[in-house]
Amino acid sequence: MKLEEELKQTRFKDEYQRAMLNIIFTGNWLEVWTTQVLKQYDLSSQQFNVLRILRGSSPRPLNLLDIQERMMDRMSNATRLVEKLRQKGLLTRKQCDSNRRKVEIEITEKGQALLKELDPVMEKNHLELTKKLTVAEVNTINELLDKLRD
Amino acid sequence: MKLEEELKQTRFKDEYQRAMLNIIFTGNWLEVWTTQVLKQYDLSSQQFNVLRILRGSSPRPLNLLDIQERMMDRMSNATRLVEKLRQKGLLTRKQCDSNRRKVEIEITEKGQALLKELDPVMEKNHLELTKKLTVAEVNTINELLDKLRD
DNA sequence: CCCTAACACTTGTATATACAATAAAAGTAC
DNA sequence: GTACTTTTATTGTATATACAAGTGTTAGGG
Repeated sequence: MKLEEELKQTRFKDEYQRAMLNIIFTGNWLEVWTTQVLKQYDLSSQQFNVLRILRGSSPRPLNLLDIQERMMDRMSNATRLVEKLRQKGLLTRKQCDSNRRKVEIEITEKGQALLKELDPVMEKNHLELTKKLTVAEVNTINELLDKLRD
Repeated sequence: MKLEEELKQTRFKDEYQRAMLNIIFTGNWLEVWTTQVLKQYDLSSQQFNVLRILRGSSPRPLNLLDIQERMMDRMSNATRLVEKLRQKGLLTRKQCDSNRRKVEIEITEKGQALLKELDPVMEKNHLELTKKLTVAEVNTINELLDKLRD
């Protein structure tokens, strides 16, 4: 849907401003979708993100800074985010022996299982996307966004 | 910068997943920039957004639902957001005569002046963008994102 | 007119987030 | 070893946000 309709706006200053708002809006739009889906699993999108990061590095554990670097939002609540997931038994954390400032954070079996359950659910959204855009088109998006952040 | 570098990720499942994350990440990235700039003016990006919406419709006042529809995030804190701006004297609100459930919200002179002060600051970011992407390229982004949200 | 439903907004509450201050461990220089 | 700096994580606090429940207003039957 055209951004003008989404935001009930008749016009934007120019295509650059339109693009800025379009990217922010679409990003939000995608995140809202994810958040909705994850709610049924009692996960926030950030928590999900952390779990996926840990799966990605598994079986190698990560420390908090590693996680923060890989996160979508880099705020300083990684400690509490991880603690939440630990309470749910989705990951473990222990002090690092070689450097006791660090913690070693690892996804658990239960965490792995939850992600496995979520994979097909997320896949469904992915299929929606496939219907709307060709591979060539998503490649273009990726390329242009990377360029934009240069 | 490539998304892989930004997120210290070696690879993504496919280009579709990469695009999803790329859009969310870039949207965040743009918003963080805006937030930083606005902080000096003691405004959140949502507050700024509301002010711009009001300027857009000025001199016609808007009610809360109108604003909510035009906002980037559609949560239910429009009341408090508007109240914050009112306390700063950037907008006025009064009960609507014809339908007393509604409120008429209007940007003030002070609000207009603040936006005018911010215009060139935001313009600077806009110029950065111009250096990185051609008009044709931003048009492509706009077109593809609109298509994605269909 | 009375009853109910829909509407427009507000408020309460629990949670999330940003940012700064703090703490503890490790590294470095003397 | 002591003083200083840097690294890594935690905590405090103020603010923001989501969601649900509540309030007052209007509209539509019967």
